[in-house]
Amino acid sequence: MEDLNLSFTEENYLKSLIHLTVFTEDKNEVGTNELASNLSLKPATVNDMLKKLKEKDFVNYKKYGKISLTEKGRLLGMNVIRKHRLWETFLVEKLSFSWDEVHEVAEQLEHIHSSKLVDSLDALLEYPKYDPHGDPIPNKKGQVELIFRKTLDEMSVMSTKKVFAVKDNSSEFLQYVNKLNLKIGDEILLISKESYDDLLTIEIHGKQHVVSQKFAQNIFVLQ
Amino acid sequence: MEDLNLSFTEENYLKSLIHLTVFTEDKNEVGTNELASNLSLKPATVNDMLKKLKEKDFVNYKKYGKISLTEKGRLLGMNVIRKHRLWETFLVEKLSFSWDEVHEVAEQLEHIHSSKLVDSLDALLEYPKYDPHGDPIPNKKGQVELIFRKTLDEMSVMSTKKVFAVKDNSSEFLQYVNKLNLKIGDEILLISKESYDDLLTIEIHGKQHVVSQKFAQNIFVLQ
DNA sequence: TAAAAAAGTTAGATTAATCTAACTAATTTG
DNA sequence: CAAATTAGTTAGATTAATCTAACTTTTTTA
Repeated sequence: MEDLNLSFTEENYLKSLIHLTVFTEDKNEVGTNELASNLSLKPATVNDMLKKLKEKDFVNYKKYGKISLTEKGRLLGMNVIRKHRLWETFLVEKLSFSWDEVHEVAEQLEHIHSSKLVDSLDALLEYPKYDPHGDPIPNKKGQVELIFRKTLDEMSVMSTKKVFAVKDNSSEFLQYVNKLNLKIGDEILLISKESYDDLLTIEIHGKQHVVSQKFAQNIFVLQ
Repeated sequence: MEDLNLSFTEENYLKSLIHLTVFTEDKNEVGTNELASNLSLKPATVNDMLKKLKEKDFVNYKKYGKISLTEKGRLLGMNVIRKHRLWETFLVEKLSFSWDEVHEVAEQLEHIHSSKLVDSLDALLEYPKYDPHGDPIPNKKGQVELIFRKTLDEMSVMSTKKVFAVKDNSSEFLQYVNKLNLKIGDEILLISKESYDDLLTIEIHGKQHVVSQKFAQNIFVLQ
């Protein structure tokens, strides 16, 4: 029986790989540079680690080739994400944290090794399906509902999409959303994008508004 | 503003030092060897680390001298113990862990850095004063009720002490305690200790019993 | 109090995770 | 398709935390 308790570092690599492959549409593999930039590390560092991860059969990889997760790596990575999202839910539901406070702490808590703890947390929270950001929580088997969402600022000009969720939960942001009379399920038409200062002109309920990129990045729309 | 987020390792040194000095009667300092053995490390390793801890003003120490905590070190170490005991309480109270399951997980959770998390946990648990083992939980200022307890096997022969708490919470142990008709507050007289096989003869309510060292180590008596 | 034992220190090595700088391979483009 | 650019790799160094082996200082004891 090998020790399946990975290091924080290894777990972070697997988590990044899940985000870059499983949670990214039409992409099952990724390059060294992209992985490095996602982890805020240098490609050389990632290159070294990939050899170790390959040795442990967590990734498929060969020299100058693309990187993908093995079934084992996928399962372990998914479990880290499961823990992250359960902890975020716990922090919001039970300890009244707000959206912008949970991430940093969940980044730490996701590395606690105890399957009993995860299962009990899941039970305490009454088996939540989604975390406070609306992201689906993987089950014990590493299965997860795949939702590919765009943010408002990723929409193409003159297209219309339905608002699915909001990312930011700060009261300022929510008040702003309110002022625009915008609700989940409403349709947004992106009229134009100003490349100079990244301002966007949108239409909601037949009314035009100019919003910032920062705002647009916090509105999720259905694909 | 320096970064007050210590490494796991540093926090474990400070925690050990609290146990060996603050929580140990008539002892305010400790030697390299004893600290090393408490941490399951080699003296050479501890010697190196002491230089770093001294550099950061967490310990008072000079070559060939004894080690003690500075006020800063005491506060930081006490906070780790506060977190450990709050998490243990959480695991038992909210996630129905049993006594023998909490320690290992709390050893991990105690290193999560977030004062908001600790405070919220404290509130969720309704500001507990004692953890599931009956150990006092330090407050935010690092203040703690000092309780010096002996276990039954540390008593001297022919002395009588009051039972203060039990350590083990396994159902086997508790059933055994029940069978002896022993309750918190009862008096125990230690009649004899057999050095060959470490069996103890005790008297409870005028009735004699022979118990194992394992059992005796799980009964706390008042000093 | 001198020899022995215990306690503590130093030097040099190891491992995991990171970096920079220099290199090589693959891809894109004029 | 050759040159330029981008992507990926290697070598060598660094840091934190650990070790073993050899050494020194302090304490105990006969």
